[in-house]
Amino acid sequence: MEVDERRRSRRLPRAVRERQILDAAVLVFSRHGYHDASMDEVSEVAGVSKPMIYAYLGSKEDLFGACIRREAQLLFEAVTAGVQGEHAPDMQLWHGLAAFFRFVGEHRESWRVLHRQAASHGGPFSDEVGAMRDRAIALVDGLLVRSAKRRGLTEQARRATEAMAAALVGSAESLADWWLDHPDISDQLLASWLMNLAWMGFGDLVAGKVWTPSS
Amino acid sequence: MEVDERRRSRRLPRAVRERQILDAAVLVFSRHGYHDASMDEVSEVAGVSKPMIYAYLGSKEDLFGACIRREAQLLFEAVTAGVQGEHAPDMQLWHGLAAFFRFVGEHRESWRVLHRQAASHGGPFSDEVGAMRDRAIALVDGLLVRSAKRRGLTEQARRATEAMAAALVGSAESLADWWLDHPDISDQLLASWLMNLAWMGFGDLVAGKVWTPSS
Amino acid sequence: MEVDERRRSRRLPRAVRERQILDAAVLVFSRHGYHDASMDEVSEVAGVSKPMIYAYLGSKEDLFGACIRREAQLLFEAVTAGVQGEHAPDMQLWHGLAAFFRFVGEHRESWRVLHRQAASHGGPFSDEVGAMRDRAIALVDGLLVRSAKRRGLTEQARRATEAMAAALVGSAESLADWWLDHPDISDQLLASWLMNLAWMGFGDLVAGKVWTPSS
Amino acid sequence: MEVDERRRSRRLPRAVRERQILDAAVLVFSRHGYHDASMDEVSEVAGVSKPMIYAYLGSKEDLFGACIRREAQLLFEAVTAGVQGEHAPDMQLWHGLAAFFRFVGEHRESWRVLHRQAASHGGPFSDEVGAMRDRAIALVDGLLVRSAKRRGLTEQARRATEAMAAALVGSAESLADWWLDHPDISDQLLASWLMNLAWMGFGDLVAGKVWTPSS
DNA sequence: TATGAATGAGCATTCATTCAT
DNA sequence: TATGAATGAATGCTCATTCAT
Repeated sequence: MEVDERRRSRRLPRAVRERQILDAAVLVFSRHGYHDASMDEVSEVAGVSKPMIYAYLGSKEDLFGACIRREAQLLFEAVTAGVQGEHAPDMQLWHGLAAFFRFVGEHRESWRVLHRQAASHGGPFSDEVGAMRDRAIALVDGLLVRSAKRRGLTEQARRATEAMAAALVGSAESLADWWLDHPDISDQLLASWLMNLAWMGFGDLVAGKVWTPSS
Repeated sequence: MEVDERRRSRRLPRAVRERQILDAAVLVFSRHGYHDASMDEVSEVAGVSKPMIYAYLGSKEDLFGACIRREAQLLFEAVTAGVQGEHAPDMQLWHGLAAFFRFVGEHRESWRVLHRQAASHGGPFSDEVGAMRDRAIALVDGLLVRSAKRRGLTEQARRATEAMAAALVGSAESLADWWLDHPDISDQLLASWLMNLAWMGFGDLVAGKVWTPSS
Repeated sequence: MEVDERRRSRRLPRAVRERQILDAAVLVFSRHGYHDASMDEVSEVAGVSKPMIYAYLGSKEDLFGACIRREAQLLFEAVTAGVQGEHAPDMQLWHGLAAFFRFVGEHRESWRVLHRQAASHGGPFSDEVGAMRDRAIALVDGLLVRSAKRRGLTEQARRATEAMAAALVGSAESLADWWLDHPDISDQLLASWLMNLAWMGFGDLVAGKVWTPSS
Repeated sequence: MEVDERRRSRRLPRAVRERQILDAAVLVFSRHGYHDASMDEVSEVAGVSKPMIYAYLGSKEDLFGACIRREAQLLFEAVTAGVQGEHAPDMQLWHGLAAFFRFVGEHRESWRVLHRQAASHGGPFSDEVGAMRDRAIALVDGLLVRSAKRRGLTEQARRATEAMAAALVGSAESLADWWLDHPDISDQLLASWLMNLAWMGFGDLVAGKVWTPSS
């Protein structure tokens, strides 16, 4: 009983409580979305009274922002950790995509909060998610440019790289969403499919093998 | 007084009223999102009292669903009209993409409601949007299969077509979103970029030019 | 029963509801003070649901402001009605004071809200009450100046009139407060006492019969 | 570490802590009023944790009462010290008024708490402030009676003295309030104005020079 | 048909107050 | 003695929804 008391003990240090609260909030926001989530449910799930939430993490909006930031940070770290290294650009992109799908597979709630909820909520949240997205696009863009330089960059390719990067990031997001409803596929396979779609197509573009309406 | 009554548009036939209401609702939902949109504002913008809205179109959720359905129908018609004809699969996809971007460019509000708001709202709405998405994916999938059959379908390609279609649809959506922030690009150019990314990459896949991690 | 239904009937025109609400609010604010008064109690006393209060009269602060303004207006009208006429200044002041005490005697709650609650509430309310007070002071000041001119105005009197007016208004207010705890005195008597204190003293001052510490 | 402990003022004797707390409370109550003052701010300003406040001075209401009592005591002592002595009644009143205005001028916060906040708060506080007020009125009343006896007391004067005293006290309070907005006047001048208004008027009343409506 | 009038029910937020250490 | 941690209880306010006319 002593141990039990300790386990479920009140009077925990602030940092611990903050993590409990954030964990609960991510769960609740991912379940109901920002608006339909109630602070009451967050407090209940966290096992912490509402005043503590307000004392430690501020308003509902602040709390949501803190969730977004924490999860976005985790995702970005996972992806950059995958990209890191001395590999060729294609391998880097491959590792990044694989890391991305692995993260989504392992943190469903995080992904739901980040992608589905934050996107629909105007203002500071879209901004923060948008900023993360821009970092991702910049990362991919850098890889594409490096790769293209190796292969020689055509004029058409140069103009398109950023949009290509945006499309690639977007398709990865969408594929992740699609995956939530088709869970019987491995993350590795998803990543390789996307690589083929994107990398080979981009490679053709760079190589001058361009598709045009008239062709 | 008769004239006055006419001026203030009373006693209109039901169909007209319904259109007024739906138009207003699309506008309001696209401006504030589902939750922050108030029935009061819809009724004000529509110039119709709230009880009429409830009488004609049901609850707020029903109303939102009706918006989604109407706009989705319009979009889908636009795209299929583009695809129609005796063209080769690639030209059909091209026309479909062009039609899609043209529609988004010309109906910003519709697109916002469809993509941004509906995605974040669980339950029946995701379902309806998801159904439309599935129709789009099926359409693209059909084109890919036809094209692949022409070129001879590898095992890898066969397994991948649906996911490829999903990724392509998703990247089109994302590119459309991206476009909202980069409006100085023509819809035609967007469509051709995406064709290159998707079609050429898919073509390589079909042709057996496969990217693999070890390569 | 028809009649009963009519009496307590819902669906009353807006103006009537607004008066009901204001009446209830004055009562509740005078009972508990601004902060301890709850909108729930106002709505209960008024026999009107809270949303109506907010729809018709705005926030709690707005509602309080509306009370203040209405009661202040009533009081000021009563006093100026008393002052009106072609009487000599002293008679005018007398009538004003008598009207003031009569009003306070007949509208206890109004007076409590005006004097006790509003004074302690910073910002716009003190301002509004303060403005009414300034109007009252100006009114008295005018009477004092007219009277002094008739009797010849000494230098000391000239410098003091405004402060005298302020002191007189203040002592009337305080006497009214004191009266709330000593209700067995007629308003007429109160007014005449104050006349003697103020008018005769001021008259002496004007006449040069000055009290000084050294005398 | 011992020194550090001393620096942060821990382990002080109870009396010192209580004074710290009361000083802070007077400041905070005068700044925000009773309701808008938070115990958190009091504890912060006092540099003492909230549980100490509750241990030493009880609830918020108790704390407020303690403030009122202490400040009222100070004010009353200042005034009685002014009145003390073998002077004639008028000089005593004069000294009392001068002492009153001096106190208000030198202890703005105390005055605000006493007059503005306490007045608006029903129950025990009005009672305590009222008690102090009654002591002041009794003091003044005594002076008036002594003075009147010297000059021969008319029937009208006898009945009026207490109300006169109340009015005088009230006008002093109101003039003090008015002074807060007109600070460029000396306390001495205020006192002398009030003496003239009150004393001379009262003197006339005593002397039988009565103002009546018909005169 | 059409609407002004009305409300039930819920939610974010705050604060005086008290344990457990 | 002294406090960081924790909460019960209340309150202002909003909004989808529905009568009575």
